[in-house]
This record gives sequence, structure tokens and C-alpha cells, in this order.
Amino acid sequence: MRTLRLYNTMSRSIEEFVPISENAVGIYTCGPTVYNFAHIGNLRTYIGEDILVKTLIAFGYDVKRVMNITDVGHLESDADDGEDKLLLGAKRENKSIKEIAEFYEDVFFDDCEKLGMMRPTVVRRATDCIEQYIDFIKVLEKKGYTYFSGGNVYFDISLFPGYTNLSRAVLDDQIAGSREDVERDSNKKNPQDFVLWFTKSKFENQAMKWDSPWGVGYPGWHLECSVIALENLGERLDIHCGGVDHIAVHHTNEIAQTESYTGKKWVNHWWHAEFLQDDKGKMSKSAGEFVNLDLLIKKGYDPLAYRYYVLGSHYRRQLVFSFENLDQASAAYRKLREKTIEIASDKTGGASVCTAHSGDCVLHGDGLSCAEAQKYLERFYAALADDLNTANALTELYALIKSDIAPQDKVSVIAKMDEVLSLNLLVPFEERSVDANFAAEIERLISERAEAKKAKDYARADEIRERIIAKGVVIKDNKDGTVWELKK
RNA sequence: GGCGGCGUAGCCAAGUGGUAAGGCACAGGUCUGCAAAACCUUUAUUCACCAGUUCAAAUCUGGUCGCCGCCUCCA
Repeated sequence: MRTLRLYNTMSRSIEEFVPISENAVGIYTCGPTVYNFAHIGNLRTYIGEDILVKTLIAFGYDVKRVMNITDVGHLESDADDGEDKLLLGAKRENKSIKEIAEFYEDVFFDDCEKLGMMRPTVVRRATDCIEQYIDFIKVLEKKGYTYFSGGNVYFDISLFPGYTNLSRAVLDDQIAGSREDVERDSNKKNPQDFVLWFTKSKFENQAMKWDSPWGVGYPGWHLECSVIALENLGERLDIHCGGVDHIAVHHTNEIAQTESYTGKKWVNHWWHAEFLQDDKGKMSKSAGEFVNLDLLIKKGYDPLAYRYYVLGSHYRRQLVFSFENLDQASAAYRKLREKTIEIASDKTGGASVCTAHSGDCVLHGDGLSCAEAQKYLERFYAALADDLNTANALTELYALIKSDIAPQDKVSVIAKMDEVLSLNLLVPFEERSVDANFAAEIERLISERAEAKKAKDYARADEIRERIIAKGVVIKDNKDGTVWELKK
């Protein structure tokens, strides 16, 4: 079992990760709100979480990851007074809320799959757990943490010591400097108190409502994560993941209500991913225009090129997205994968054992015959063990590729690395189907060009080459002749 | 107003006390009739700026400037 060193937002420092029980790891990750496409910034966070999970698996842990799907109750717009996002989505597209939620949930997991992500062990929809929320609130009510005001059930944060432990916020200063356009809820005892159950809200067109001991209404949105985590992972949690935006409010409130409920410490490790920026600042859905995976695909990008782009930097650093940067990453990814595929198909270097390091090269761990190759894998894992430093992990991959290790050992190591990277490094690029007539035409032009070259009629040869290139074909003159393929 | 992060070559980016990884792009070379592709080589006396600590600083301390996030639904 290898040891992972991981940044913990609670302590603001890198800590050695120690699971609560032996080698089983429970991870909770805040899932998407399914009212629209996930933009690529959302997806960045999930790619980071995917690396976390796969690193733990590679290190020998048994990981159970739980994710919620928010299909109710989030407000639209910056001003906290808009409509339910799902309702808005439904109106926009003339669909029922259920249809909208299911559609975008499917799209979300489809995106995740295209980006090489592993599906969480458990996925729960928020609306499937209403009974559990009500039971949860009842317990908090019984313990005296709640109050009823203006038709809503609130959690009283003044009764929970350490409310600001995660955010390290200074509450008095927040009040003094809070923005003027943020509407105050006069029902609250403390400005940070949050709603557990709504029967009345600023807008009356909340579409989904359920009966409860406090009246017909709907749950506060922090509940789902606490309840779903408790239900599936027990009262103590190894790692809780999410975006940095959740530190100050959502996760802070989750801690307050969950620990009040259980009476014990809940999460050992808080993991937060930084935001993807564009040149104007944070990418956001509410701003209207946003880049989603579908758009990238339509523009001809390989989703895995985006994954490579994300892996090139650290999950705790803001990353600025631009198409120029993505082009760069795309070129790098393509070159990398072409190289690894070539190594995998290398017949010429295919000695059955490594000949480069004969003294050391007996069978080692992971089925490798080369001790040198093993070292590259160890350094790769060491980079990941250092707070998931994927950029340095990629550097080890490049170092391995450039080394003099025999191809079959390189391939073994690349395969192990790709179990975490998930860049399809050993999967050949999909051949685009070529029309037989088109292929015959290209072949004919190539042989015509060969003849022209043979006759030293270079003007004609170059003219034919131009015609071939104009058809979107790339030709490569090798010593065995000319090969061609469609331009990628 | 409070809390937090960042500023390293043309671009992306690693590096948190020991003398600047890696990738992309560019340039030169090999190959080629010329190219393309591929391969090889080169590319930061310097880490926003100014002081300070130290034998030694991109890394620590103080200050200045600039950019970004959170405090409000959000990954």
C-alpha cells in the first residue's frame, strides 16, 4: 500500500492520507445540478476527482465513491430571487422538470465517460431521498438545533461551535461588508442560518413540492449531500470533494447539520478543486454563454485532449482556458498518443526481455522484466502521491518514452500509468471510414506522383502533391514508399 | 470591508532554501529533388518589483504593483 499525501482544506496543509478503516476509502462528491449542460469548468473538477479515485485504487485502496444528482431546488440568477433552475430549464425547452433532469443527467454521465472518467460507485438523485431529509430534520429539531420562522425551518448556526472552521470566515466582518444588493431574510436569527425545509420562499413558483410535518414545501439544498453521504457511507467520511466555491457556504453548512445530527466529527479530509477561468474570469453557467464538451467535440477536439489539458496543471490552481491553450494541449496530446501507440506496435525492438539493462533485468513487480522500467512507474506514483501532481506524473511518462527501455516493458508501464491518466495511450486512433472510390483516387494520384518523381518531373510531382493535400489527406514519404491518411 | 490564491522563457507549466523539470511553438541539423512527417540539437545568468534574513532565496520575512476567486445559485 502506497501512501498518498493530500491537501486538506480544513487544516490548510498537506497531510498523509490515512483511511478510517484499513484499506477501504469512502469518498463523497457533490454532483451536478442537472438543468443544463455541464460546462468544461464543472468537468475539470470531476476529472480531478477521477484522478483522486484512480490514484487511491492504484495505491491499493478499495474506494467507494458516492455522488448526488441535484434535480430540485436551486435558484436561478445571481440575485437569489429567481426561479428554480430546473423549472427555468423546463420552460426554456418545453419539457417537464423530470424530463429535463433525466436528459441532462444522461448528458452529464455521457460527458464523463468521454473524458475517461469512472462512474461513481453510487449515484443518488436528490428527489429520491425526501423521506430521509424529513427524518433528518426531525432529529435536528428534537436536538434543538432548529427554529421555525416565517413558514420555514432554519438551522441555528449559533448553536454549532466551530461553524467557521472550514471557511475561516470572520462573520462580523462579512456582515459589515456584505453586498447591498443581497436580499436579507428577516426570518433569520443569524445571517448565516440556512433553511432545512421551505414552505414559503421569495418566489411562489417552485414546481416540486412534498408534504412534510412543517407543511407542503421542499428541502433546503444542503440537506441532500449530508443525508446521501450518511446513508451510503456511514457517520464518518474519509474524503469529501467539491469545488472551492462550496467551502464557505455549502460544505460549511453540511458540516454544521451533519455533526449536529451525529454528534461526532464527520469528514477527515476536505478536497477542493480550483476553478477554470476564461480571460474574463470565472466560467459560469449563469453568465449565459459557456463552453461545454459538446461544443469542443463539434469544433473537432478530442475530449481526451481536454483531459490532457487539465492534467497538465494542478487541481488546486486556477487554470485559464482559451482555445489557443487547448490547441496547444491538443497537439501535445496527439503527439504523445501517437508515440505511445507506435511503441506498442514496435516490432523491431521486440526482444522478449530487456537488453538495455541486462544485469538488473529479471522479473519484478507488476510483471515487468526491467528494474529500470519499474523505477519510472515508482516515480510516476510518487508524483501522484505528492498531492496528485499530475503535471509531474506526465513528465515521468515522457521520461519513460525517451528512455532506452525495451518496448514491451515501456508498454507495461504505460498501461499502468494509463490506468490513472485514462488518456487511451495504447488505444489506436479511430480510423475514419474512407470511401473506397476516394481511396482508389488517392492511390492513383500517389502512383502518378511516384512516376513523375521517377521521371524527375518534379513540377508535376509537386502539383500532384498539392492536389492530394487539397483533398484533406496527409502523405508521408518513407523509405518503403508513400503512405497516406486523412488529416486529423 | 473580510477571507483566500496567483504573478517562472513566445505559450502552457513543475519546482517552496542549495544554484531553473517537462510539454507546445520557434530556430538549426539529419532525411528529402524540394517539402511534409519523423528523429537529433539549441532556446530563462534568471523566476512581477523593492528591501531584508542566510554561506546560499524563484523558494523564507516585510513592503509595492498587477491579476483572479470566495463572502450570493455555482465545480
